[in-house]
Amino acid sequence: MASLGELERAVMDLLWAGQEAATANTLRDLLAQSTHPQDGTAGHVGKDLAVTTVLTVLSRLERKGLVERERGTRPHRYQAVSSRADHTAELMHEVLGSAPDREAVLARFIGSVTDNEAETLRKLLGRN
Amino acid sequence: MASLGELERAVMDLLWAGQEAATANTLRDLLAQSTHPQDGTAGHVGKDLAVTTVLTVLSRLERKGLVERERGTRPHRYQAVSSRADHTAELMHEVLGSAPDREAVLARFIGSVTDNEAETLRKLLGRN
DNA sequence: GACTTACTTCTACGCCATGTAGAAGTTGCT
DNA sequence: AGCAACTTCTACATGGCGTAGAAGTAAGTC
Repeated sequence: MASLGELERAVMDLLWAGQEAATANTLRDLLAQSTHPQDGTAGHVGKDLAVTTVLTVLSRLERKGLVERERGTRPHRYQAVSSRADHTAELMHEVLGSAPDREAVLARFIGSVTDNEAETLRKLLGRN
Repeated sequence: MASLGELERAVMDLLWAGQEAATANTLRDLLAQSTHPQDGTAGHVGKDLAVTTVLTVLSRLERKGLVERERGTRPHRYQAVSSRADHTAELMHEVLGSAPDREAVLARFIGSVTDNEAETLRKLLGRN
């Protein structure tokens, strides 16, 4: 169960970007202002959502194990369970894992990686 | 647009497994017999589907660009556009691509790869 | 302690992907 | 022309996701 919806992803991006736990209201405001800089749609202004909408999404993300909430504080505070890098890497493993021919997949994968990234990978793997 | 449904995946698995293009009827029969060996559910016997069901799925897979059909022959023959390894590798790139911190992701990714696979990767990358 | 206010949970609805398949249309053979 | 095989159209159920109002709960105020 990997994929996220558009809004779910937007929320996760905010949680991943900010280092602190955030409240639903904060997130709502951020969503309203944010201009989604990383997607191609420059100038795409975030929508004005109801707080309950954000809360619903957060609940679903919690159910999926992507988000944790502190129930102690009065406005509950939400934070991502793992970093975006961790999560993405996990996703990649998920995708890879469903293949019986892992080696072949890896071959294709690194075959279409940029030179820079290949270099990075070499460093990360240690020169043996 | 990456994810496949369960039946869609089953069909793709058959198309990827067989080297020849297959007809909807063939696939229907294979789906009925197959015991889905790769998923954990041992003994899970495939379902008896209507041919139209298989055709619908094939059409959708065609629309997604995963499947090609020969319209010339009378029972159309279907085949996967790319190999499973290619497709999976592409998926991995898709997942990776949506991240602004690709290097970090790669670090986490190879951090949780088996020793064997790390070895494979080293070989594939060449020691530069 | 009742009231108000902020916050959370419940319930709900529309949309779209997917599984599933019958009905209707098409093509080729006899 | 008529039948049989095959394809396309249409359709319905289910479930995830975006979206949010209604209802419930807690916390501070008078």
